[in-house]
Formats: sequence, structure tokens, C-alpha cells
Amino acid sequence: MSFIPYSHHYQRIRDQLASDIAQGASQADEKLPSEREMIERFGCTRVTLRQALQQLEAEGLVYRENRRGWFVCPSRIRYDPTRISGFMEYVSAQGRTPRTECLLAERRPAGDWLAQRMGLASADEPVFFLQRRRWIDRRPVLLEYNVLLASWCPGLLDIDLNTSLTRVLREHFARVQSRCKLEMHIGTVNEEQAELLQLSPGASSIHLERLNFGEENQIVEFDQEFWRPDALSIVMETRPPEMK
Amino acid sequence: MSFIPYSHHYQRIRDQLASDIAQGASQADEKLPSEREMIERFGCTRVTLRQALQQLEAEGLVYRENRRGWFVCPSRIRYDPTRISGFMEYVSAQGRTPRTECLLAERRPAGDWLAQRMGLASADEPVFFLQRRRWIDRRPVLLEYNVLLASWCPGLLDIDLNTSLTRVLREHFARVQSRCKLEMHIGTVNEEQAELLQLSPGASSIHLERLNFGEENQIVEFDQEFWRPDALSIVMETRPPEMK
DNA sequence: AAGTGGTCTAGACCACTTG
DNA sequence: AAGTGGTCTAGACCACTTC
Repeated sequence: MSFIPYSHHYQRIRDQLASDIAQGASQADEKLPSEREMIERFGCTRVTLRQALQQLEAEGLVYRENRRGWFVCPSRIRYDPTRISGFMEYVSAQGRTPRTECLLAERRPAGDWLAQRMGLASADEPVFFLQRRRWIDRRPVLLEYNVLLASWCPGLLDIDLNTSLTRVLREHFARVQSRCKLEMHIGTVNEEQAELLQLSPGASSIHLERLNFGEENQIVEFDQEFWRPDALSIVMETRPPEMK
Repeated sequence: MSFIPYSHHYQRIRDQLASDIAQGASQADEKLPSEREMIERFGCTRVTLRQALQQLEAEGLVYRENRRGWFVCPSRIRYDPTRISGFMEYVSAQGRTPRTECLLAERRPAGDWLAQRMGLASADEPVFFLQRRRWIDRRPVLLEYNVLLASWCPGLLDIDLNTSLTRVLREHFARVQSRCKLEMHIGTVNEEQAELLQLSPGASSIHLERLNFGEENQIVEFDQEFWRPDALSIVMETRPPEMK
């Protein structure tokens, strides 16, 4: 008898589910059978099955909706966070259906934390605060918080924001951003964010922060983005730093 | 009696461990007590304790070394993948101790896959293939695979590569790279990679691919990097695209 | 109302690391 | 040799979604 390399039960289950998906037995965004159906098929306990599913989740092959079940991941969206082009544009360009939902839009004083982050002279400086949720096809993939200097785009709140902010700024205010500073890392979502993204509490996410600069090289916007980690592939091209 | 919001047992355990860490009861890279000690302290089963630890792992507060136990995460290294400056430089600059270990360095034909990826005329084009492991303080955090056009830096293999590749190219070959194309996403490591990074099999990682261009804007190098996801914060600054 | 996923218990065995 | 973490079983209850 030939030697068969040892592999754990959950690994074999993972492999079977992965090959089901690869062979197209399940389509993108399609729901997998219930856990109790799957443990019958694989002859294991739920603990073991869930270990296999969590592995596939980390690989970006399946995703979970809180208490709703497991689904097959669609392919990733390619996203260049250094480009000014908006979500609506690049998702459409990749043959998918984007949707933007404005959850909150208000004027408020910046406050200490933001004033420091944005280099404002006063914590009373008025800003617009937006919270938006963005979808690709059937799935919410991104929670976005925008903070804009109110003096830079007065009257922003009178405009429909369930769309591309880039375009609104360009068309209503003739505003274009020049450069930005980015920071990103892997983290988790809090309870509120989990609910909005239909994630299980404590699920992991890609956290992205951006400081945007305006025409005179002043800070005009501060963004935070929380992405479902399986939803995107981050791409960018650089040019060499210019000599001074 | 006031209403106390419901929270799960594993969440309370998470909170206690998190506050232990925040208060400095455990230092960076210090080992936590064994799981069996902790379940005694918390009065739960190992399943529940491990759920709490996996949550903290996703947050980047603790990390795991396969079969060795759980450790407290040190702070993240800030890394700009668009900069040419090397690992050794920016890790030192942040007050940490970097180490580079060259695991493999050989000359070989590019092969079909790489030839296409790098836009080479022939699959026989010779390249140097390097595999290096990089450490921060006591911990391996990065697995790096470099493929360099042999004609661009002949004799590279005669040089000590347990150091900064950037500096070797600059000092021995007077080579500087101009721009690059980046792609990154969240994924998992395979078995070999897990072992080299002392990760549990199937652990998640940040996967980064880079195509580097030389002086005449030709592709001269293709890299892949696999990072422990808790080890870094990716930062970058952009300039606006130039008008044509 | 039925079924689902999320949480949890109380054990067990094994391969591997540590002393 | 002892102890550790990784894997796994066979259940259970509950909150929530779906029908």
C-alpha cells in the first residue's frame, strides 16, 4: 500500500468544497447547503465543518452572512486607492453592479481628534460628515466615512449623495483633489459595522484611511474605509519620486 | 436592576485579555499562559477560549506560533511598498531589529509563467530566483520571492544576499529601479510558507506582488511577498498623475 | 413553526515542543 | 517524560431568519 500523506479531516472537507466551487457546482453569491446538511454529507461534527469553512473564508473562496449562511465568493474587484476615480466607475467598468447608499450626512464641528488629524486651526471648524454603504451586486462590501471641510464645498448636503462623491465635487464645485496620504492595515469591524456589512461580529476587514489634499495642497478631506477582505484586490502603479 | 447588554462568554474573555495587554501586564512578543491555565482562570472550555484568542488574533493583538503558543503582538511596522528603500532600512529606522535570511538563490530559465508575467521574449531567458525570509526582532514576518533578469545584474549570486537587495543593486551594479506596479490582497499561506513563518497551516496573510521597472522602463524584477498580517501597516503618499 | 447559524460544554487522542 | 497546542466527537441551548 502506498503511503498517503496525512491530512486532517477538515482539510479534506475544505478540498472537496473548494473543488465543488472550482468546478462551478456553485455559482458566485450562491448559498451553500445548511451546515446540518453538510455535516451529513461529510460525516463530521459541526465544529470540524466550520473549521473547514473558516479556512475557505480566509482564502476568500466563501463568505458568511451573519446567521444567514455561507455563500460562494465572486471574483475580486480591482481597486486603486490612489486614483481619484470613484467606486461607481471602477465597479461598473469591471462588469459588476455598484450601489451607494448614504446612511448619514450632517454638518458638525470637527472636534479635537479630527482637527488634529486634518491639521485644522480650530476644533470648531465645520465639516460635513458622511457615512455611506456601498454594494457590489447583491452584497454590501464597503463602509465609508467621509469628512470634508465645509468651507471647501459649501452646500454639499443639498445634493444627492447616493452616487459618486468624486463626480459631485467635480460637477457642482469644480473641485479636484491633487494628492493623498494612505494608510491601511488588517483589523476587525465593530458591532455596528458588522451589522451594516452583514458580517459576523468581530469579522476581519481591510481598514483604509486617506487624507486628501486640495488645489493649494491643503487637507480638504479625511476618509476611512472598511472593506470585506475577500471583495478586493488592491492595485496601483507608481512613478519615481521627482528629484528636488 | 439596570439592563446589562448581552455579551457572549468569549467576548468577555477577549475583553479581559485585551485589557491585560493594554495595561502592559504582558509585553510585546511575550508568551501568554498555556491554554489549560487560561481555561482554569476563565472557567470555560478550550473551544470558547480559542474563539476569544482567534478574535484577538484577527484584531492583531496576539499572534500564534504553530504548536508553540500565543504571544502578544508588538506594534506594526509602517511600510511603503512603493518606495525603493529596503526592509533593513525602514525597520531599523523604526527602532526594531531587522534580519534577512537568504533561503535560496539560483539561476534558472524563466519558464512560461514568468516569461509571460514579465513580458520576456523567451521562456529560456535566464533569471535569478531568490527566496528570503525576513525577521523583525524575534519573529519571522515576511517571506519574499524575487525574480531578477540575469542580464540586468550578472554575477548577483556571488554576492552576500543576507542583506538589502536594494543596496546590492545600487552599489555593485549601479542599478536603480524607476517605477513599479503593485497588486495585493488577503489570502492564506500554503504548508511550506506556514512552516517558514511559524504560522499554523492555512493562516491568513497579506499577499503582495510587484513588477519593477528599470532605467529604460523595461521590466527587470518580479517579486512576491507574504506578510504576517498583524506585522504591518501599509502607508503611502501619492502625487497627482501628470497631464499628457 | 421550523430550521438555521452562533455559542458552549465536557470530554478525547495525537503530534509536537519543551525541559 | 510531561505538557502543549491542534484536531475532533457528540451532544446542547438560544436568538434569529425564513417560511
